[in-house]
Amino acid sequence: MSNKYRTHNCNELRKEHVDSDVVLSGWINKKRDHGNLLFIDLRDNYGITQCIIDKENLNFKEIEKIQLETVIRIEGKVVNRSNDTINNEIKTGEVEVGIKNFKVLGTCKELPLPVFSDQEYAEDIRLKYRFLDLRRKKIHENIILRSKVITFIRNEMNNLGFLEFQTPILTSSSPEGARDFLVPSRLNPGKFYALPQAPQQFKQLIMVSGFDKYFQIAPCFRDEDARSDRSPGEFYQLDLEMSFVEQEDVFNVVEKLLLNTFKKFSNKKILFEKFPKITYKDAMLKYGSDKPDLRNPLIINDITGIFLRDDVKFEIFKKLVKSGSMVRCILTKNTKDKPRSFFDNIDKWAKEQGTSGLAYFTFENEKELSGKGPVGKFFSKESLEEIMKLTGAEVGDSIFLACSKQKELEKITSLARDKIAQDLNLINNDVFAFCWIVDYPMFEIDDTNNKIEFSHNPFSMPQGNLENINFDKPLDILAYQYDIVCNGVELSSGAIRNHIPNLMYKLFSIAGYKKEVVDEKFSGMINALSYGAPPHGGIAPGIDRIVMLLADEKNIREVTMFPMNQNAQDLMMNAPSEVSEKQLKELDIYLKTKK
RNA sequence: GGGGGUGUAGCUCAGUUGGUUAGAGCGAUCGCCUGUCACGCGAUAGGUCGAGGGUUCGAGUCCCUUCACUCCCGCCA
Repeated sequence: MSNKYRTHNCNELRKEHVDSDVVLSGWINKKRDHGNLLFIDLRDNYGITQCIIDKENLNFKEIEKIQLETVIRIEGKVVNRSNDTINNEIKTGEVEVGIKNFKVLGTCKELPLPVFSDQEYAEDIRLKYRFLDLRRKKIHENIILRSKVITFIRNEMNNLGFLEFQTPILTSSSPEGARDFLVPSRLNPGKFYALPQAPQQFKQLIMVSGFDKYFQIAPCFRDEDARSDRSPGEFYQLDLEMSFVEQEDVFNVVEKLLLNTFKKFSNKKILFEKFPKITYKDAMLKYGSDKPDLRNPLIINDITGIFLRDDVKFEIFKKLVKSGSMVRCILTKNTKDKPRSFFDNIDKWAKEQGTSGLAYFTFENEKELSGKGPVGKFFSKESLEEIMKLTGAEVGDSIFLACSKQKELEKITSLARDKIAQDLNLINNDVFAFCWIVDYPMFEIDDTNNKIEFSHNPFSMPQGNLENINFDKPLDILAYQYDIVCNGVELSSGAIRNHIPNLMYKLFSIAGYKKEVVDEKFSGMINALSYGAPPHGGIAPGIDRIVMLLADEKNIREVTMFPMNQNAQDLMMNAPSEVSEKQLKELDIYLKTKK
């Protein structure tokens, strides 16, 4: 490509171009002004080319004064660099362009943040001037990576026989799940559309419509609070759904897709080529979480039984256990020589998390087996042997103990598992550890009001032979519901769907929804399922999180082009914003709070 | 809604026990410099110490209130 702005881009010129006349356009990345000799690093999307001019040139005085990040067009001749001035850091480093003529194409004011710098900047400035921030090397490359990953995934899905369809953005509000973003309808005063939290019902309807395999890089909207791995407002999923499949069929497709993607875009080793399957129940016990980081070798054990023994004198825990608490522990290998401060810091940290802290001791065998540390003396030799049997502990290992009710216990042991592994430097950052979490319960109980609720997706198929499901014990019903986790990040969530209307009504009734309510709120779905619905299932991996892992970033905004801040504001575009009285009137909306 | 962290020059930060006129690097402006690639050297400008209140002879520093950003909990079927 050659036009009035450029004959080459800023990453193209090599030795073979020496002596040719070229035109380059780009941003002034950096100037090095020697007074009578000036170097300009010209940058575009593709790379950097060093351009040079000296005082013999009539343009010298003028070009010397130009601000960094000004866009200029340069005419010049490609010249060789002498051996001692070759720059191997850049692709064009063997040559440079001797400037003959130049023109300013876009002027630049004094910069609110430097583009040429690896420093980190306050988030609000970066977001307000995102167009400048995006010029910076690391994030520029992240966004390009994101584009390439999406293209790759799209190709893979096409090759696997999936068809890409768009689904509506303006749809109806649904009672389950996250808060909806609402859009008022002008033509239907008093009524609202909702932005889709995910194309869940639509993708099932696509299956009912007979399309067999669907995918979409789908925008999803949820009005919930942000986290470092969770954008407020909107994010993207690789939404996919397949007809006439069992759970394993979905697993095979997604495992292959993720393996191919992660191998192509990262050099990190994949720890398990065949993703291990962990039941939800096991995950909550062994890792305290349904998104365990399997790079972390620490395992949680339940040793509640120990505290029923008469030869254990740890009265605080024993009393709590009698009133229904449990005791779980984390074992650290060969930590007998760690300083007291190591243990106390972890206990202190646990207290800062709002818990009663972590007790600990080390297994010792001086004269005979004993527990060393503040609570070690409470355990008899026999009880220590029993603990060693239960946990696989050996002399020289230490053990951290937490005692609490189940939910709180899971939370603190999960956090402690991460914290201890970090302190002991046990996590290998050069690997990806995938796993499936399977056998989610269909329902869970809400502590605050003792109400039975869907634990994940109300459209999931319960496990077991339909005649044998015991609906009287809803908390025991498992679902064909699964998650993929990688390095402790929840990557996707999916299920084999319930395509049987009567079973759907039954499950909704357990969660407290009458048939009429289901008919009204899920009319499209439930109606469609009554007209010959195929068995089907799918999953929806989060695109942003996949790219975040591939780019080795800890924050999702580093792989999002124009993210909102934590308060769901776009500081560059000033969204959300107030609207005119006229707009509100047309929508039949009256604001309660007025200035 | 709750908890933690941060807030000092355009940017990144330092600022001791409360004590004189609040500093550095980068950037900006001006000058010198013909082989740099984080060029070098010299000078100048640039501050509501997030905001408000309080304690004190004296507050960037201590106390209270508040705001912004961020991390976490809740929330995210």
